[in-house]
Amino acid sequence: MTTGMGRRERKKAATRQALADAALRLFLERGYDNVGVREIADAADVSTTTLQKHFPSKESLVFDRDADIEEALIAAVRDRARGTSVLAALRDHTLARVERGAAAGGASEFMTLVRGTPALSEYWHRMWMRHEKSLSHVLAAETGAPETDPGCAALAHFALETSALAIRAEDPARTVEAAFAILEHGWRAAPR
Amino acid sequence: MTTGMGRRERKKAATRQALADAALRLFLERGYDNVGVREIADAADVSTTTLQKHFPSKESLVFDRDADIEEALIAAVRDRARGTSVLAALRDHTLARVERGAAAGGASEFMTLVRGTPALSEYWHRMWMRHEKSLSHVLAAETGAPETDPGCAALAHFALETSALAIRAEDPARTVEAAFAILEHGWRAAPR
DNA sequence: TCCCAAAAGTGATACGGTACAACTTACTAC
DNA sequence: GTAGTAAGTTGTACCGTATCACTTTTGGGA
Repeated sequence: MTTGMGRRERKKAATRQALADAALRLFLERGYDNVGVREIADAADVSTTTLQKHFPSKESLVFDRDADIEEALIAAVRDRARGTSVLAALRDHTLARVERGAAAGGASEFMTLVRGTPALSEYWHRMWMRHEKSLSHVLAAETGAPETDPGCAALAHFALETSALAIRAEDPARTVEAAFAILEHGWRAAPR
Repeated sequence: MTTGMGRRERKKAATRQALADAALRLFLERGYDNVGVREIADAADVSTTTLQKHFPSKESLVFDRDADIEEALIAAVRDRARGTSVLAALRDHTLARVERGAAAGGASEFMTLVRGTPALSEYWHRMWMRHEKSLSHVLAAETGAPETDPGCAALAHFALETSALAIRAEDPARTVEAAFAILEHGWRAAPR
């Protein structure tokens, strides 16, 4: 994965990785708020200025692979099976994410960290909701509604919000199902 | 309104008011990010420590009367006309808020300030969503569902989110109506 | 091959929001 | 009138972030 680059780019990637690794390790060990960025830079043996060149904020250190999460969301909609509605594809994807989080896999302590740190939860939420507009447009295209249809905007917003809602819920899977049940029925029945 | 208190309490309230007034004035004049808390404290002729005793964060300076907003929300649900569902009461209240904001009244520059400052928008959003759980319980009580019903939780979340959605929308009123149309129909039709 | 522009990294310094501790002032209640 | 309590002050420090001038590395063209 780091092949095909020159030495310069490899070193850059290595520095970035060292920073993200050190940050995650320290955060998991001692808690997000008890670790300073200067300390992380130290652990990765670079200056804080370098850290900032790679990561624009402390939060972004945790979501090093955030592009993956975003890509997965887009792909879930783009590559949905024929005959599957966008909404159904989103429901399945959300459900899969939520259930994967519930299974105490290796990513579980990561999830615990994010859930237990308001700054990280909010950062993740902003990241997630960045796709609200695109999703709204996809929904509009699917149903032949105008691109700025308020109903599509609302539906997109709610569908994405469901993730945030489920993560905090005591029964995430049932919450996802209940939320999408409302949205799917409401979407069919609501006048347009 | 400041009667019936001793001098001490009156002075405290006056200090608080002076701080909030100075803050709002400076924010409107020069923008939220271009005014420092030390400067606000100076304008109100108190120390920054005193400012912090009254307002735990810079954002809270802007929402001095936040209790009013919250009270209005609770009242809209509590004092709804007989025969009106909680959801309908919320829709009307949200619509009223949104339309009042659109009318270029005296509160308009305030709204512009909040809308144009991410830190303030987010603060307001958190404030607003604080009632998610209470609302969920009210909805459960109304429909006889168990208090922790995921459907009620989702509905409460979505209903409150609608405000945040509408504020940014190009046609807030239509957005509120479209959003609640989905929720009302979905709520009736969804299996429980 | 050499050289240079670009890119990565460094160190110092500063700023704004927040936190805290020790202290002084002013008011209320007894 | 006095004693206790709450408001307010001063100073200092921490953290995340921003910026600047500077050095080192390195890739690609002359």
